[in-house]
Amino acid sequence: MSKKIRVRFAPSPTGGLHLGGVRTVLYNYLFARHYGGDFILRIEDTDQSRFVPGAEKYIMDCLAWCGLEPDESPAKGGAYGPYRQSERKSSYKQYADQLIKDGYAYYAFDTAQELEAKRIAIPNFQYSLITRSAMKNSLTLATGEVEQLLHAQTPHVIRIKMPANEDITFTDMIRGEVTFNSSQADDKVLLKADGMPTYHLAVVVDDFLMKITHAFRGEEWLPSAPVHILLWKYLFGLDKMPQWAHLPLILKPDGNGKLSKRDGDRLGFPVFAMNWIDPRTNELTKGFKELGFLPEAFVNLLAMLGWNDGTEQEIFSLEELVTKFSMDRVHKGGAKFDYEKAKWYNHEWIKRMDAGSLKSEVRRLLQQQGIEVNDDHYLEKVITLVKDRCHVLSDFPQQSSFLFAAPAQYDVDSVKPKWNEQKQLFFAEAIRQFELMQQWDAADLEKEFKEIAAANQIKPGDVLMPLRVMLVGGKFGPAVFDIAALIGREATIERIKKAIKMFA
RNA sequence: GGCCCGUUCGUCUACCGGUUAGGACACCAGAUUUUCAUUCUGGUAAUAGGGGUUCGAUUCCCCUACGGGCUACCA
Repeated sequence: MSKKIRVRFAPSPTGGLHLGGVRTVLYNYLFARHYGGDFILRIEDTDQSRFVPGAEKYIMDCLAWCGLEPDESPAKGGAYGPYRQSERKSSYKQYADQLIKDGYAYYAFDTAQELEAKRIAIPNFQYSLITRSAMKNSLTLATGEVEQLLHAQTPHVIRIKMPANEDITFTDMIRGEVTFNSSQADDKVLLKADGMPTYHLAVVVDDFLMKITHAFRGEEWLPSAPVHILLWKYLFGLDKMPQWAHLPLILKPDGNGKLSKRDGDRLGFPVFAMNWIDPRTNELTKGFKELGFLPEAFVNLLAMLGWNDGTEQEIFSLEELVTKFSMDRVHKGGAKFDYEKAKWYNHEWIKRMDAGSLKSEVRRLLQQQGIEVNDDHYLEKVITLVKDRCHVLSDFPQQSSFLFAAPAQYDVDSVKPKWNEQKQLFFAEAIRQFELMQQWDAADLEKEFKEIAAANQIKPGDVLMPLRVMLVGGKFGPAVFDIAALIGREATIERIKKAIKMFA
């Protein structure tokens, strides 16, 4: 008779989706799928001032890229909509009013200036059970005066009235029992002067109305958990409260602290899932996708940053993660992000992918470099030949451009000093023999090449490097004869002829 | 400052009272590849400190240190 599991991810559309955010979604998703539950996406956009146009769509795009499609979302809808907090505005006030009626909350009329003055006058000022008696609120003002202020539509907020010296305990799925004392917490604003709820009220009300059973969020939310617990207790009953899981943070690779988007620029790696251009500043923050990461690898590496299955396996597909995910193996401590290891995951995934599934993305990247690919079959052969050498997808153009067109530049310096007439004659002979060859494959080519070398009393090693530079343009790339075999007899001979002139 | 959370190689981590403390990334060395990369083999490298509990603590408890988070009419 256990009720269906419903897990929600509730981002605020204020910018790009960073690593920590994606990992939170991922664990939400894995947990929901593991138990056959629903994964819900709710947008928390109650703060108009921080709302960034386009951010919601961006979040959806990132989830789609990662393969983490929600069952219910603003775009898709669902039985518990709307899925945007700004569209649920009307439902929050009644709960705030209910709290006031029951004596768990109160009106506060203090202006921003008055609060600011307090903060300056009193160090570490908190609006709490010890200071609220000196403030302008419905606890200190006469009933008539409060009514008058409300009637005059004086700007006001509704604050929770934290009880004195009450231990608030709850069981976190990751951390076990966590206890706070209510006296330590301040009287958080629940309903803002503009009528919008704060996160604290909204998250509780929405989770209740959407029948959420499990809630995952970052560890930075742990200190505000007691407020949420109290709201659940006052409003809906603790028995209906979702189970909480506070995920450890993803830290900067150097030094300490939470990983931020600045760190990416500073240390040269992406921190967002996909490129994000802030419409207000036009500032671009690079994404894993655009830097050549496979979504499979991205999901894999994020999953392992704070979880493992207890074996030594490190490469997991999303399906595998779903079946093997378990809450009790999620770590408590934060993890520093290591870009080198991230690239290793991607390399592993590229090696594992077959050429066919890499095709469209590689074609796109080649296109960006001005290389049009028409022959699908040829492209697959190219990918098969070079994929083991690519750590990110964007390595492909560099590793394979010479397989589509003659090199634009030649590393002449590494050949010319040792170039002589004997070598020139050798290549002239090689061209003649190549033209006569019956078969054109790597093995035959190598055999033929070595025979010509022997006949000309030249060491194969002395002409192998020149041949490579002739075909590739530089000292890199896969085995030379594989390259010659792939680009074909005509192109091979043509490139040799062209290069001979250059080396002379 | 207060409150909360955390602490195993440089990094990600395994061990859930008894192990020569294992793996991966990175690094170093060797082999393969007549290029570069890949690949393979090997190596360096860790339980923050102090008290308990216990026959025995990386593991359980306490204290200290260190790190992190929160302390908005932001989420």
